[in-house]
Amino acid sequence: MPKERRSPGPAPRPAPGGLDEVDRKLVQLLTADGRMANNALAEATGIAPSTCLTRVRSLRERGVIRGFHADVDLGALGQPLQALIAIRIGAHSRDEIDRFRAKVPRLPGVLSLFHVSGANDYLLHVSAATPDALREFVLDHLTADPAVSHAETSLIFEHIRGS
Amino acid sequence: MPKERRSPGPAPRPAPGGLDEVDRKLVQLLTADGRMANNALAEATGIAPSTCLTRVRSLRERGVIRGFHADVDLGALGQPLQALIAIRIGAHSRDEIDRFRAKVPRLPGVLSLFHVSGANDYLLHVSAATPDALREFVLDHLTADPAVSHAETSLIFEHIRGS
DNA sequence: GATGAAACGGAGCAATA
DNA sequence: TATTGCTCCGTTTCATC
Repeated sequence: MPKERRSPGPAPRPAPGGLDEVDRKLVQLLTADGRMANNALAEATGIAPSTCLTRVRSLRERGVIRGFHADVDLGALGQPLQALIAIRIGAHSRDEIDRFRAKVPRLPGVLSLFHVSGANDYLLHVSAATPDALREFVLDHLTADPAVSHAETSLIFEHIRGS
Repeated sequence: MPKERRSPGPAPRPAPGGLDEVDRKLVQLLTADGRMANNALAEATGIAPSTCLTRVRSLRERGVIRGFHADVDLGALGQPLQALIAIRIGAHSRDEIDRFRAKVPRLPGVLSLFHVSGANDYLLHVSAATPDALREFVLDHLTADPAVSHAETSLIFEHIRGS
């Protein structure tokens, strides 16, 4: 059977970021299932396995794909609580802010740190084993930090991933 | 060589969630690198490859590991902008709220939807191609939604993953 | 760049201890 | 569980187009 043909029409898309249709499909497939076998990837995108290997490697080398990670149920790991903590930084030296920025992502339970515009400076996504552990985390690592002027904790009732 | 021994002391941890030390190490390794080969996993945890296979499969079946996903640079995909949108729900029927909750995660560019405690009801993490696209997203899908009473957008300057 | 064939290595299974 | 042995499939390289 001949290769599947693009229906006649406008030129093959300008390709944002230098990615063609196949690249984007590979990215989409690997986002949905990061362990999909190279074989299956090749078939799903209509290219040869060897070509597929080259493509995926190129995507990683170019930094389009940064890595692959297991999606873990934190509750099963004994961390059933999650919270988002809005943080305001007091007027301080750049060094102090940098220190804060470097320290926080390594704290236990930290899932993500967002530097945001608006009334708050940072939004911190954390997990914790118990309400007490969460409270301790905030007091020990945030309230006590000289760079932090205000920290407001919101519990996460539910976290739904996008498409 | 004899198996590595735990140093004398308290009993082998109670294992939160029914996971032993090996399970937790497997989870940790697969969180760091979701494509790690079964061979390497076995060696890193000090168990036999066949056992390792069983362990990992069990972790997936028990839902401890939910899946594997590629971590993608959205900028390279033509979506260089990210935002967090704080959403307040007006007093409405449960049905309407459920409809909102079901609709939002499927909207284009949506990365995560958090249902949170506090002044805001939801926090929406989205990506967009341009400021205009973001503005349109908010107007079309959030402001225009009858369930939404207020939406406040904060641009994300930087997003750092935790440990 | 993309491809097919061939060499290589890992995955997965079963029998056993 | 660990071990062994075996098959099968996927991965990877390379010459070629």
